Amino acid sequence: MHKAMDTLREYGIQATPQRVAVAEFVLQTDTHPTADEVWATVRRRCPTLSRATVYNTLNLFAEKGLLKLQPLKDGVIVFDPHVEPHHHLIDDETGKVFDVPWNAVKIAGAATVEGFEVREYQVVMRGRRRR
Amino acid sequence: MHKAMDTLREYGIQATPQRVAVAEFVLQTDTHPTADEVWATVRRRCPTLSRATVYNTLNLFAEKGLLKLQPLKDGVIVFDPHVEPHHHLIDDETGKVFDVPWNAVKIAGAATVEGFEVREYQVVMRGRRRR
DNA sequence: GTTCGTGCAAACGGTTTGCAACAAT
DNA sequence: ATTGTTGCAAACCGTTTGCACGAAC
Repeated sequence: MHKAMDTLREYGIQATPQRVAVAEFVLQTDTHPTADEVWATVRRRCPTLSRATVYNTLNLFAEKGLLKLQPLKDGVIVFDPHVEPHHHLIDDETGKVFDVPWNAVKIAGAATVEGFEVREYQVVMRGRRRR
Repeated sequence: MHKAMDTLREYGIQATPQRVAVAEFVLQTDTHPTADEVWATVRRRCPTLSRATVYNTLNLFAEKGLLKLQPLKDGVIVFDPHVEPHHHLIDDETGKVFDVPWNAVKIAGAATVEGFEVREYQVVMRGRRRR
């Protein structure tokens, strides 16, 4: 109980009703939502919630390390509560983003590019669902 | 000579002065420019060139396979004339995007994700220049 | 009472679209 | 004559910002 609230406190974020509502949705979803998708969803439970607060809240969460911004889609920012290293697969048809476990792919050489210190890397795959 | 013009014809694109000017820049650059950067650059040589034409032209080029859209940066679309498979490295400090040759990284498993037909994949690396 | 968070609306930046003029076929 | 291309401006969409109100410390 009060899981989202506890998480916020852990990360040094003042727990307001709006932030808790946003956290409750965004920290447990695997849909890689955009800010507007978060707004549309959370608003149903918390109708006074404004767009600005959602954007502020998501950016705050990202700063504090609860979320990661993933530039996976054209011109939009998607948020991912799964902050540990993993890969991504994007469905060409629907645009949906799926997580791929880190150990599903074996990589050699990505951490050592000449002249660079690579901080992180991931494989981005695109394709379509097999039916 | 007339290399850009020939390329456009090869791809079935009517060669107008504006399109040739855009092509001459965007097909030879390795800077992964945004549409506005293309506009700013090409405009110096072709001052009548409008933003709309640049956007239309780049989208046309992408449709026809001369360029690839790469969703590598937050909220912006960057264009890459290097359409063969390769990887990308983004400098954390400057945001600049660099190409990494395909064979610089060895990957196993990215082409075979359960339930998906992977059409393409690439490694996206982030880090900073070593000084 | 000062700080912080919220909601609203306006502003913003990148991109697309509608339309009239124009060039090419 | 028809089709396709351009430039301009307006519209659009996602996101950020300014500001006044209200809540929390």
